[in-house]
Amino acid sequence: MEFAGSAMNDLCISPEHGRRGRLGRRKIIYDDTKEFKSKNLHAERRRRQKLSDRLLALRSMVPIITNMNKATIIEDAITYIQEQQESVKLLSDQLIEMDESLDETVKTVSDHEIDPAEEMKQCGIMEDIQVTYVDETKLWIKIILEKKRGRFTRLIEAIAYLGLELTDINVTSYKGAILVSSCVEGTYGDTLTVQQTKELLVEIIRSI
Amino acid sequence: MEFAGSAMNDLCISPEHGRRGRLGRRKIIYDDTKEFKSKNLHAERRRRQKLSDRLLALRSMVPIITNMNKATIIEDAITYIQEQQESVKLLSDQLIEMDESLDETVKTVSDHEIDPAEEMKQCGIMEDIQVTYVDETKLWIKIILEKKRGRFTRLIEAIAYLGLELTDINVTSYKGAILVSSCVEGTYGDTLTVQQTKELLVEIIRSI
DNA sequence: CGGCACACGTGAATC
DNA sequence: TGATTCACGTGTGCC
Repeated sequence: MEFAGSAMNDLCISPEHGRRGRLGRRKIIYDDTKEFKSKNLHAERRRRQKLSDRLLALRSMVPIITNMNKATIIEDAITYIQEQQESVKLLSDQLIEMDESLDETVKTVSDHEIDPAEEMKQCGIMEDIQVTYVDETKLWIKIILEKKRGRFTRLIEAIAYLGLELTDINVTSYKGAILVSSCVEGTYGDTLTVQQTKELLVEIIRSI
Repeated sequence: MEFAGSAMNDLCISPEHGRRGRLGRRKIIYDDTKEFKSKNLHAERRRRQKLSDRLLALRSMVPIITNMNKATIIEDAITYIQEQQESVKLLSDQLIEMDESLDETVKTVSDHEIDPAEEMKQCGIMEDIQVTYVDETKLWIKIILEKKRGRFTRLIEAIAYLGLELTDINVTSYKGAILVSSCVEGTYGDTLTVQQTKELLVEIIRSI
């Protein structure tokens, strides 16, 4: 059983053994007039060259190459792929987060904006309090309450007393109900929580 | 000049030439008791195994593998890296776009918050009070005043203190100014005069 | 000089 | 069977 190469084929390639430097820098001069033991020699040559070319292409794709070694090229490619996977994950997470928050605000906004008359008719004279997050210091509140004399003024006073500044406010009275939609912010830039503010408003309205 | 392998070392490895199947499925049985012509045989074995391992690791990183060939693995890795690069570019572009639009809105919003009196003057907005007759008990008032913290609340309090009930009110803040348009009526159905009410409002606003 | 990285031609296994 | 793929041991250039 013969094995791996033979001295017979010494002259088939250039004296320098076809090698000039490292990966991708060799100059091969084949002498195809000679005969070989294996018939798949040409195929093997093509195969080797193809693999070398792919490796070269891979090297050109990866920005950070620590070494020109075949193994190192693949290693760097692996770490690069990992970095890219993390980048993709991070970016898409951020994007999803942004999308969700945007959807949330749009949804709450459109919820608030749909057809005041319709909503009031549906709710009739049902009192309602909704608090929507705008940013850390700003909240948007919508209040529907039964119209009573001086009740709106007392509501404004109470809100101011709680340290909330009304930046924009819109008040409508209709069919015995008052609809207040307003933007409030903490007097000294305090962080406001939706739940806490809503509870405070419920307490206020119950007392007036 | 001898070249590439020799029959001398046939017995150094298992009869099946250490090969069982394709990439990553070989079972190598080395016989290190034999001597070899080349002294770097072990090193070469290690090198080959390392390269195979890297290639295997690369294969595990790439989700779509069309073939198990060495060349194909690298090829698929290249296309995967390209796809990932495009994904990263697309995602970061979207993120930048979103960020910019968000910055824009934040900027325009915060633009409103800077410099109340100055901005009003620049935009040619003057403080103004207008009172319009609706009927004996109802008046429509329009007030433009410089935005100051808590000023609106104090205005509402003062109006209530004067015995005026706010039935409908609309407040908008823009360019450092507050625009209040509201319908007021006397608390006990009193007759209201335009001139008198306007003077009262002027007095109130001057004091707050 | 020795270690390292590479390409080489080959036998065998797989399809 | 013929084509293809693989691992092998080796020769050689380079550091």
